[in-house]
Amino acid sequence: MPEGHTIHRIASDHAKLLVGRSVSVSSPQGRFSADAALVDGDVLDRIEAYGKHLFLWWRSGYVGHVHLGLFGRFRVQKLTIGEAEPVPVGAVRMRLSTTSSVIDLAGPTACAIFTASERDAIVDRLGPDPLRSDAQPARAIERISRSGQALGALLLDQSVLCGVGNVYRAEALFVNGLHPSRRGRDTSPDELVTLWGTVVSMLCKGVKDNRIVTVDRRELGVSSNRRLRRGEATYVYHRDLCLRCGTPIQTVKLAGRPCYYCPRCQPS
DNA sequence: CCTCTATGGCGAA
DNA sequence: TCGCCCTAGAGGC
Repeated sequence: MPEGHTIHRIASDHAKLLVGRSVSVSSPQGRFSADAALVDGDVLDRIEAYGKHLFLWWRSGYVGHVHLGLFGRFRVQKLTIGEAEPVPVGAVRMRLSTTSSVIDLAGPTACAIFTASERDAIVDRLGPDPLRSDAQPARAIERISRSGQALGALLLDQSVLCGVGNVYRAEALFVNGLHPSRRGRDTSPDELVTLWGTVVSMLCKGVKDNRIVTVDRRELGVSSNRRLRRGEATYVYHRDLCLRCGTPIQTVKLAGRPCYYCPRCQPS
C-alpha cells in the first residue's frame, strides 16, 4: 500500500473531511492516548505530505506526525447526520472524528504529536519529493551522479529523493532500461533527468488511481476498462516473467530488499 | 483455523 | 546485515 503516492492521496482525501474543523482525537488502542490529549478538539489547519511522511498541522501549533511503515492503514467511514460513532475494529492507534466522518489509523510505524521544529528536522533528512511542487530535482540528480552506489539503492534512499518504495524503484528502472546495479556515477545526467520524470509521472498516476499501475494497458492486450488484478499492473515487480519480453525476472538485493528486474530489457 | 506475506525503517551488532 | 516492530488480507487445510 504505502509508497509516496498513498500518502499524498491520503493528505488530500483527509483534508476534505477534516481541515478547518474541530476534530476529536483519541486512541482506542491506548498507545497514542497521551499525545492525543494534546490536540483533542483542536482545529486542523492543514495536512501535509512529504515523501512517505504525513504531517497534521493543528491550530495550537502542534504538528502530528504519521508514518505508515509497511503495515499502516487508514480507514475512512462517513457518518450520516446524527449517526453515532462506530465501535473501533481491531487495533486502532489513532481515531480522528468529526460529526460527519471517522478516520481510524492502524499499524503505523510512527504516530506522535510533535512541534514544528521536530517536523522540520524530519524533512531536513529527506531528499526532494517528486510529488511536491517545491521539489528541486537537481539536488537528487547531482547526488546520484556523484555516487558510487547502485541506482536501485539510491532510489530507495529517502535522503536522496523521497516517496519511492520497492515497487516504483523497480518499475522506474525497468521503463528506462536501467539495470538496478548500475552505479549512479555511471549514469548520464540526461538519463537521470529522464528517470526523475518517470518517477514524477508514475507517482502522479498513483495518486490519481489510488494504487500502483505502471504498465501501459495497450501492452497488456486486455479490454481497457477492466480493473487490473494485482500482479498485472507492473512490468517486473513481483512477476515471474517480464511483461514485455517474457524473460524470467531476476532480483538483486539492494538497500536490503529485493529489486526486481528483467535481465534482457535492463542489460548491465 | 493457521501460516505466510507485504509497497518501511529503525536500532543493535 | 540482521532482528524487530506493527496489522490485515490472502491462501492453505
